[in-house]
Amino acid sequence: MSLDHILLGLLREPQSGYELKNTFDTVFSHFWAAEISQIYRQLKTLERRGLLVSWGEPSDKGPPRKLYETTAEGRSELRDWLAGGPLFADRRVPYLAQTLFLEQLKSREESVRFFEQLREEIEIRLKVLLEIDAAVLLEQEEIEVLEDTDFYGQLVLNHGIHRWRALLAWVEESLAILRNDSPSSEMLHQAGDLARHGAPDSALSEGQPS
Amino acid sequence: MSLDHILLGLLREPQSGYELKNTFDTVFSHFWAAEISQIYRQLKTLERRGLLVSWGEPSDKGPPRKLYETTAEGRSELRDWLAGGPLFADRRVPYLAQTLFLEQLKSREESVRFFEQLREEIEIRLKVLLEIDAAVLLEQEEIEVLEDTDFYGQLVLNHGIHRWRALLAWVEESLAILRNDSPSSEMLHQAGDLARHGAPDSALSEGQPS
DNA sequence: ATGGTCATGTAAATTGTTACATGATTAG
DNA sequence: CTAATCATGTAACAATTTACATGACCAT
Repeated sequence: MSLDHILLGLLREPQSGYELKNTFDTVFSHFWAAEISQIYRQLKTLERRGLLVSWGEPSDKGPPRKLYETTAEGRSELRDWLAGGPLFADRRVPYLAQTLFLEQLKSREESVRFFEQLREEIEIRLKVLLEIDAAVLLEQEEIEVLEDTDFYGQLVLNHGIHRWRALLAWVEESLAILRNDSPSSEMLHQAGDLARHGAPDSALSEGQPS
Repeated sequence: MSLDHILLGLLREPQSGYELKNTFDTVFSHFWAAEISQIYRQLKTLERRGLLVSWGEPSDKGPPRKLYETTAEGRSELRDWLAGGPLFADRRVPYLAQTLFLEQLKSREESVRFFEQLREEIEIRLKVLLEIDAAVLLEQEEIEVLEDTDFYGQLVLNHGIHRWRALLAWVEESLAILRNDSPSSEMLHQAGDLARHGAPDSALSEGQPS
């Protein structure tokens, strides 16, 4: 399971379950979600398997914290996971299933609205990443060589920017086709060509209003 | 749950659980996975809830088939799902978590290998979609106006092409940076700019060999 | 005192995966 | 007769989500 390995990776530095939850809600939120209850349970399982150790520590506010840290076996398990090569598990994309069934609404307008909502969502996500990117750029303005941690973090950030830009391009393209009602196969494949060879510039997007 | 709604969408035409499984393994395989055992279970639940009806029918080969079809309530449920706007649920991307922890391997070579494996996987996926696209194009060569079903299917196909191309671009970019060892923040942000404004042409990809 | 954040967890329900069981019909 | 495909499902387990329970400490 990937969550286990993520916990092993994060717990190179001792942390509590509560802190881990914050990490998931901030840095990891763009590519991994985890509930606090699941984190607590998984931490216990990993400790039982000897991949983590834990100890209590008093807290400034609230009840005592319980810190976890990766053991040697845990680190070895993590290495195996990474050495096993990249894992794809994002085999469930609801909005694509919805797109396929849009036809059953029998209303071109509702389909257009669907894609407009999609565009809004994507724009928000892209904007968030671009802001983080800008902030990181400011922070690092004077630094010459990056810490490895930051370096891979920047790669992940770049991934998100690529991803949402591509999705946005797809939505714009789809909207342009949708608005030009009674679409012909010619139009679709014109669009397909853009996907295949890359747009010279956004010739299709924002064409004619509905 | 999305699987429920996908079943409701597919069962506008009566089908058996076995047939549905084939649909998931072929057309849906690029964005949705479902096990046959789960399909059978969910069909029962949906029938119990009155969103589907079923009846037996003799089969040419093997045991009798059990066909399901969406009821009026089922169709209404589907409409609500679509009207609720696009759903994002792909919040688990293992290879990005792995990328963040690559730093712990402390071996630039292993990181490069990781990205090369990633590239191979992506190239396979992209190739498959391009082949489907080419086949669809051939099939539709003489047809003027598309059926709505095929139309939305083509949009979903375009999505995949956009998606994998963008991911491939990210991998190439990351590889170029990785191979240029001891990366500076300057290099990373050069790459970031490409992501932000779009590459003029693949100036970065396939730079210097390892 | 009321609500927010800190901090721990358990329990139940749902969803997803893997393994197993059964039996008919057809092609080699 | 053997394997593949057709076709149904159950059982057990694993992963995830949602709801609930508890209590300290801090600011208004």
